[in-house]
Amino acid sequence: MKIETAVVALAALAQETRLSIFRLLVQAGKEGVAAGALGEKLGIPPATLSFHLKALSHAGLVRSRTEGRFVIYSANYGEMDKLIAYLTEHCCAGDAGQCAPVRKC
Amino acid sequence: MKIETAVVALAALAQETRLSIFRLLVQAGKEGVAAGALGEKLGIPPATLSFHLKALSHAGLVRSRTEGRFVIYSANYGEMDKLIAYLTEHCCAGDAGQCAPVRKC
DNA sequence: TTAACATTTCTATAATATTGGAAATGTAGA
DNA sequence: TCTACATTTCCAATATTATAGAAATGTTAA
Repeated sequence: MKIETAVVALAALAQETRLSIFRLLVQAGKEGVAAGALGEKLGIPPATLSFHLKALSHAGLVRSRTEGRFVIYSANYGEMDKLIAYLTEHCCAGDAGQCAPVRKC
Repeated sequence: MKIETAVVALAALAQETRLSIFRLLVQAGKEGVAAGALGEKLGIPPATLSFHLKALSHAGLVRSRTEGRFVIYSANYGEMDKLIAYLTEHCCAGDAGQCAPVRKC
């Protein structure tokens, strides 16, 4: 992963509204949640929600698909795992005993 | 972990200079690296480096200790792991088969 | 086609973050 | 104490981000 990619992803998560959205989607699983349902659960006005979903999409952390007139968002677990791997890469000065294997979701 | 804590940590990492510093410290291990050595390795002027180290410290992602006239910074692996655990918490809608255990560094 | 609904884009305002030179602070050895 | 060095604080200019109302776009069902 390039550092620019990681910074974009981290910046996307470094905001309370977006972090809430992302965690909700992580917990929701592959099927995902419609934009409107997200806004309702989290109490976010449509324009604001759309702004934040765009940031998360642009960062590659969420995916969207259209179903009828709903747009359904879901977490991109692969990208999350890559980000975590990037953060912890070559950690602990090679003192491997301290590091459990990287998680995979 | 509270969401505010996670946002502060993620914001600290969501900046190229700080992410470089943090990753360098993660890879350096427990002993850490002096501020000056960090600045030299990464080509960052003292004032800028100090500004960013403060953000990382405030976020709890790095620790510092004074040795003589050097200030030595090191990664706080525990806080990093907590952040990762927060991101991945209750993931995949309980479809536990998909999720390896959380890493521990 | 028309009405109802879901979502996004447009827009302006307000708030926050980044940069690095210069000066200040703190420490150690002679 | 004096000097050299390591690091931090101060500061002002510049750039980036968040918010949400209103309007626009796209979709479905009748």
